[in-house]
Amino acid sequence: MAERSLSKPNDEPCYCGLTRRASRSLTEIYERELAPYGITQPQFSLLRAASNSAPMGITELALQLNLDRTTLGRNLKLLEAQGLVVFVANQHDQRERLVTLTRSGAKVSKEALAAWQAAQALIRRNIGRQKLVALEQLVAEIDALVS
Amino acid sequence: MAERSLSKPNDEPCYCGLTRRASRSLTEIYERELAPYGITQPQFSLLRAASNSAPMGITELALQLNLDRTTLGRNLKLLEAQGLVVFVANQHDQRERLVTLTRSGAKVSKEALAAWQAAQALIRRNIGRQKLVALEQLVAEIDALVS
DNA sequence: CCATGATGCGGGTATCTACACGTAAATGCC
DNA sequence: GGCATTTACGTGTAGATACCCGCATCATGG
Repeated sequence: MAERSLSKPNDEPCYCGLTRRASRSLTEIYERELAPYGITQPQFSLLRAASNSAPMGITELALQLNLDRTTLGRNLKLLEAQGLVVFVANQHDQRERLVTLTRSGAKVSKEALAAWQAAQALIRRNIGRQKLVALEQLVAEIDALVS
Repeated sequence: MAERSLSKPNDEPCYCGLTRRASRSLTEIYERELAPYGITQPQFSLLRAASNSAPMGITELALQLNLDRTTLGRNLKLLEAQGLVVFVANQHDQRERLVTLTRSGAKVSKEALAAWQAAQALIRRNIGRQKLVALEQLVAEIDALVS
């Protein structure tokens, strides 16, 4: 009964390594499409998140994206340098800076949407909706483990 | 029939964003366990890969891990600085440097294995084997799209 | 009103990742 | 054998990510 563990000690796949690997592959696919718009996949995700809700503080947005606050801050700074987002002061709290899309940011986000949809369609076509729904649920369960 | 797309234009989840998010969460979980051994999850993956096969060149190992060659080179350099791996010249090809675990590298890899297994068990316990097998297959299909 | 703690944020540092470019060695073709 | 091509690798640059530490502002108890 110990034979199995003796002959194949560590062939169990690392779930973390698998997922990191998948994220690298998917990022490559998505960024091939997004390249013409001069933004990366994480940047597109940020623009999308910012455009789909009322202006939010960095900490709040980071919580929603399950991203480190300082990471998000630095990523947003790059978008600010490109003129795609601006930080608006919160009148009721001097500490908070509300992330807001500029007109240019909204434009890029809107245009790049087609590229993103192309990548989404490619994945759906090759993987299938059913597995992708399962992926969505799986990620939710994984996220729940760290919250 | 256009109503659905009008009322919910873009609520489709980004498969790339989902996967990147999952990789962040999982990395956090694994690195909590690995921290006492002074290595990160990617570093542990590298040690594991290097110890599970004959010495390999950087390009070959990068191909196997689906990692950019230069990325792998830099990651290995950090392990070299920690004395966990060394580069051995290939007698038949002066260009190639064969990645080899040091005694210390093998020791750390072996000791950290328990930490990794704890993380693996945590995930298995909370997610379930069936979904993890599905994940494994899904990642293989995604990888196939970029090869 | 003021001291204390909580909150929002930035900077320093470090690792992971990839692309563009350049160099040296091996290979192959004539 | 000699030269073009391919192969293996490094460096420069840049973005994504997270931890630690410090600062300014807000909220609260006395």
